[in-house]
Amino acid sequence: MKSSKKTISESLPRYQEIQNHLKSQILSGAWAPGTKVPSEHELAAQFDCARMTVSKAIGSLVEKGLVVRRRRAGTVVAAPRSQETVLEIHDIQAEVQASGRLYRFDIQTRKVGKATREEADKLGAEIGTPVLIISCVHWADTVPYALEERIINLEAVPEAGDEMFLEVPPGSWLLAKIPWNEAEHRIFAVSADIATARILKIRRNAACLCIERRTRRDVYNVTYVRLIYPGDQHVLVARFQTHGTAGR
Amino acid sequence: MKSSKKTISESLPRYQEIQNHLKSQILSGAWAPGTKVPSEHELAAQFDCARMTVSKAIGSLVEKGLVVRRRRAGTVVAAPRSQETVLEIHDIQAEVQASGRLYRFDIQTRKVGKATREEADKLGAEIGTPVLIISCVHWADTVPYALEERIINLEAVPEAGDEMFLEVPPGSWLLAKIPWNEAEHRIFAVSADIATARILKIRRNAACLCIERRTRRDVYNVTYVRLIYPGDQHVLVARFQTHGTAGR
DNA sequence: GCTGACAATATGTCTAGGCATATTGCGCCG
DNA sequence: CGGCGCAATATGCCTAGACATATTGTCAGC
Repeated sequence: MKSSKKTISESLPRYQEIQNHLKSQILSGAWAPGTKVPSEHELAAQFDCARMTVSKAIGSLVEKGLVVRRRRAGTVVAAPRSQETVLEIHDIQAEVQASGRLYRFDIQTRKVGKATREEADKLGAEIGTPVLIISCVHWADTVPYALEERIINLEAVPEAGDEMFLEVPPGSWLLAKIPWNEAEHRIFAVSADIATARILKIRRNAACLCIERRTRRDVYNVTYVRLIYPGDQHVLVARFQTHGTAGR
Repeated sequence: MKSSKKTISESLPRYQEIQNHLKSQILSGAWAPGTKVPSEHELAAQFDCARMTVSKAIGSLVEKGLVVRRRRAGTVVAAPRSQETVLEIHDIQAEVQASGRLYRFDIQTRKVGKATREEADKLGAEIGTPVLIISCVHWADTVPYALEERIINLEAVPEAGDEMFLEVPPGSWLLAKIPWNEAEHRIFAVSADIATARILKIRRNAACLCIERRTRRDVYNVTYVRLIYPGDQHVLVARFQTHGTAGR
């Protein structure tokens, strides 16, 4: 049997064949959540391969959250996750340039200081933490694209204190500089207040999309940013697949 | 050496130990993107285990998008993905009830017909496709929570045509009934028009968060829904982790 | 100096076992 | 009849090899 491997068809590793088989059963709904998946031994016999190969196939499904494995209890089809969506939020500069427009940004204010109560709260740090507070406007051609208000934790990124952000906007600078591993977004609609409306050149009370993001690196909160996109122009697009593409 | 396994410490499988080691190097920035990871053989020697074990550890990192493997070229640290965020959009009923309020919903209009140009467009189907069009209001206690406008493709879900949605709101009904595998969201801010304002009991032009979602099942677009959440009350929360938690 | 052939290398996949461990179900005993 | 303990089971983790395949570097020949 060792040499009969190649005869099956072409390419497509064995473990993926098994994986696809299982996946299709689950995706098609034939195996409802809670259904017991055949044991590794059974599958190994069925697909005529070593148990390890089956195990690898299932292990991957576990990582994708499709099934749950418990010793002795066996493998069961997982309950579908509460709707999780993959949202891509790109770098603003890239976003603007991708749409073929000229990107530019203005630093409006830049201040080094110690975090007030409110700022500490937003950032998720202690009051008095040294911070850099920046407000800046992003432009697409001659149209204001977004208003950014940012708090940078200088304990986490001391070198930001010396950076004037003349060339690179703070967001891109940080992204390139600081590896981070966790971010939390809050997305909601706000009405533009007078100051915002003036800066973004929109009507007062116009609906704006507001994205607040707090970025963590290990235990530190690195930065808090609040992006206000004018009007109903800006659209966040999110795609979602329950279980990834069949082919992977 | 086979029996010395247990002496290391306690629990924590070998492959995960290796994985964590690699992960921490990458997350800490010690290994910048593009850095070559030691070969499987080296790691196997270093951690004193079989190459397969190392392979499993790395394989998992590949699935997480942390590294890229190429034959002969070896394994290299991957470039960080463009910011991808996991957004959880829950079932409205569950969402309201989770906040401890009483959930209720009203069907405002319900109409079976053939898709007009505009409706077909929204749904992503052909003009003339049989559809069920529903508009409904979701309540939290006595406050309007969201306005839902939905188009259901009756070709994909014929049984929806007979459903009156007296007990279960269309969203939950569909979610339970139809397994789906792809969804696309568009999230933006809108100003409430007069009709919307009246229904949601808010000021005209008040900022609202609008979520449009198109749900696919295989080749069919199952449903299109547009949810309008009043004011700046509703907040979408998205969390994100670049590389998963260290422990898992 | 360029190119093609070949060897070295690193991963990709797989095998056929092994022991470890959590869980479950069942049978025995009080 | 109820609770406890044990054996069977299924996964979890691992090994030490094997062959396959892609890629790269090198070297010889033109």
